[in-house]
Amino acid sequence: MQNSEALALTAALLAAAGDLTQRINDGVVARGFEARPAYGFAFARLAPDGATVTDLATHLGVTKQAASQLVDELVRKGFVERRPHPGDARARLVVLTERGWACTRAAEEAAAEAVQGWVDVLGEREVRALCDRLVRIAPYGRIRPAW
Amino acid sequence: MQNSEALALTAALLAAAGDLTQRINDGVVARGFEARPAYGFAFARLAPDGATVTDLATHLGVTKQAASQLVDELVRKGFVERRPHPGDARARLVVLTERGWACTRAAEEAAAEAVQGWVDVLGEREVRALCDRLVRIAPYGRIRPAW
DNA sequence: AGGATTGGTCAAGTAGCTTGACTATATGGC
DNA sequence: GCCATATAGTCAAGCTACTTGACCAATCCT
Repeated sequence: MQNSEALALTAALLAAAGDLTQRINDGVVARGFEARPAYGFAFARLAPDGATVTDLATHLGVTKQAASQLVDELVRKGFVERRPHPGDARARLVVLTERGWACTRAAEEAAAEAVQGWVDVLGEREVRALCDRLVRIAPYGRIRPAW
Repeated sequence: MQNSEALALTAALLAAAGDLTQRINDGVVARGFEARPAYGFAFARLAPDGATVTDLATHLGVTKQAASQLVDELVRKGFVERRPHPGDARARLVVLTERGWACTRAAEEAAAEAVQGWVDVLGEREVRALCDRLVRIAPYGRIRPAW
């Protein structure tokens, strides 16, 4: 594989990721939520049973201060609330509100819609193969693209 | 394909793109260039024959002011220079200096190195297939992931 | 020729992150 | 049981890379 191809691959990855991210966010906004892309990835971590600020920070690849600010923002908009942590008095458990769940579902719908465009081009099998390979490459990488 | 899978795919794409981007940048820095990830994508546009600030802005998906600031930065670091545009007295052609070319080659090497890690895991055939599919999906999308 | 468009820069404002400093709770060695 | 150390979280300040807005000069269109 030539050197220049590797850069092109990177560019394609970034373009694909950016495109998808923006489509999802547009879809969420179109469904009436005042959101930005980071929300969806935060929700993905918070969804099952909530998480601490530090967990969230690790998941998003930012400092815990930044994660805390994001949580402030989400609280202000009514998507999550901070509760005392059952097993640790220092920590606080951040959990989704009903509105937060609604926004999460909207994000998933929008994501499915955006990916559908790819399925139309490549077919479901190919998209799934793509997905599998990506997961094998970057199983637990930080979400944040960062440049 | 389920809705939640679509979000996971997006996350995997972002993680892969972010991982690759950071590895490339680390590689470039290790080769002695004071660079940030945006440089590589700028160089990709400037490399053949140079480009105007507006071209660059379109390619990177930012305002022309932002692109102009990036060019300022690149000039200050000696990677590019602004020349009068041969066919348009308003425009200026931004071209790579010798140092700029050296940094471009470093970026391509680093990219190849980073992708090699993927080849080791998936095999060359699979990586190439991945690449082809990505290009079919996002042929000329903006580079900038933006969140 | 002259209004509208385009390429570029200057200036100011800002979102979203960072680093640094601090408090409160928890943990582990002795 | 105590103290040193580590961890969860917040507050405050600073900074980077972007944005919007205003503007000038050259070009295009009719």
